[in-house]
Amino acid sequence: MPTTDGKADGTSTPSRILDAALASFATRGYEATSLDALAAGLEVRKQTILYWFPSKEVLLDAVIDRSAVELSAALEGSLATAGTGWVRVEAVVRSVFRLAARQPELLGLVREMGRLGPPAATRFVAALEPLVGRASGFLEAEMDSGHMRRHEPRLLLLAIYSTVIGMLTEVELLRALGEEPTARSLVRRRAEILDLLRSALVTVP
Amino acid sequence: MPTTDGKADGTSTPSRILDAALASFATRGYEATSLDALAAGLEVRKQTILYWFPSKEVLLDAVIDRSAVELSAALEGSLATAGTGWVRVEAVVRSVFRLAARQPELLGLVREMGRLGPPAATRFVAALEPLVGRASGFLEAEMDSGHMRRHEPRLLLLAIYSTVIGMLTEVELLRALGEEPTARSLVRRRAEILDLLRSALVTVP
DNA sequence: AGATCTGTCTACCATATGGTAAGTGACTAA
DNA sequence: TTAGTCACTTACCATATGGTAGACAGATCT
Repeated sequence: MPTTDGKADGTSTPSRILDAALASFATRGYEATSLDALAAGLEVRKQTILYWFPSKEVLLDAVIDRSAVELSAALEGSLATAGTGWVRVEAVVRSVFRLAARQPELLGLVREMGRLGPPAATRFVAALEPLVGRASGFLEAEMDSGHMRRHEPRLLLLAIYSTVIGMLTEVELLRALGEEPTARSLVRRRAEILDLLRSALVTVP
Repeated sequence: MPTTDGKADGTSTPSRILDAALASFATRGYEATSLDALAAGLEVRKQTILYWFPSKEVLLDAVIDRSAVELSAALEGSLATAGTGWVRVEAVVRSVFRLAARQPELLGLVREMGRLGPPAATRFVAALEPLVGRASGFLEAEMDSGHMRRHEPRLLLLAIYSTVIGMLTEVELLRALGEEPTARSLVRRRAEILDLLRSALVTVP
């Protein structure tokens, strides 16, 4: 596989391929995405895709790697926020929602990862492991210091993760519940989830 | 499509096909499931499947319908439990976990539904609409009577749903967090989620 | 016994898919 | 000038997929 991205300004061919692949993997799913369809959308021949990414699986790996980096960057930033326990949790949740507004495909991919067994999911989770470790450690410390109710840190993390991802990606269900996927609705969902999490986590002295 | 199920004792061919299809749709996903593979697993020719279900899409619809009925039955039962607000919430959550232990594929299908856009997802949600309505109404009544913290009922429902489904179906993530999908782990996750929900929902007078 | 119906099978088929092989034109280095 | 590389293309190919057409054995009905 070629290693340089040419212009590297985000509009290079491999970069555009990654964008399109991410979008399609996140919505249609990996198996349901065909290289032909991808190529057609990019107005490029399928062989161009196979030139940059020698197989569909390699393409998936590339999408995963790039997405994991972006995701990590966005979350590590807000996880480093100063302040007491709850403020930091809130900051992280807010940044995930910001991400969902700007790059919904990224969250969609996260969702999709659960379905793709190893090795794809393993790769993804492994790339995010440091983040998970830090988050878990943070929660534990906050519980030790009495700022938060005591829970199993990693299960708590999973619960928070599931809730946030669900609120952001369950489009069908949302629609059935009368919530159109608008920006206004996103704000309401964020308020709701923060409210829920605060009641569940913060200790009232 | 033929309408009778032959022996109707659960081992009739169409019934076995539905079982296998449900299992595969729930784990591999709909698109990634081929009729050939399905047939091979059943030790039957593909044409037998197409005899009972004239197309793959019809098969999916049949799986959805049957699953929706089973799901509704299981949940309606526990939703009808007597008792104060929290006891009923707990009863429903417990019954979902019981379902997850006995028929994990059913929960997997629920998960998969989110990915399949309309018309499949629509059909599924529509079939479960009465259940959602009842649950939503129940939550609202409990909040009105002051047994529960006030929240947007439908968003609360979505949050609970997401958390429970996530805790039950995020196998990859669980494994990465060091939680093997054993029966013991299931019990721990149930305890954790009930604890979280109680803190979030129940008003402390 | 003969006709009909049921459930399953064998024999195909058109299309789509991921992937290989071999070009082609533009630009670059010697 | 020319040899070579780069980015991308056209031309194929083997396989898998959902689906059609029709045969065949056994049961049921008349």
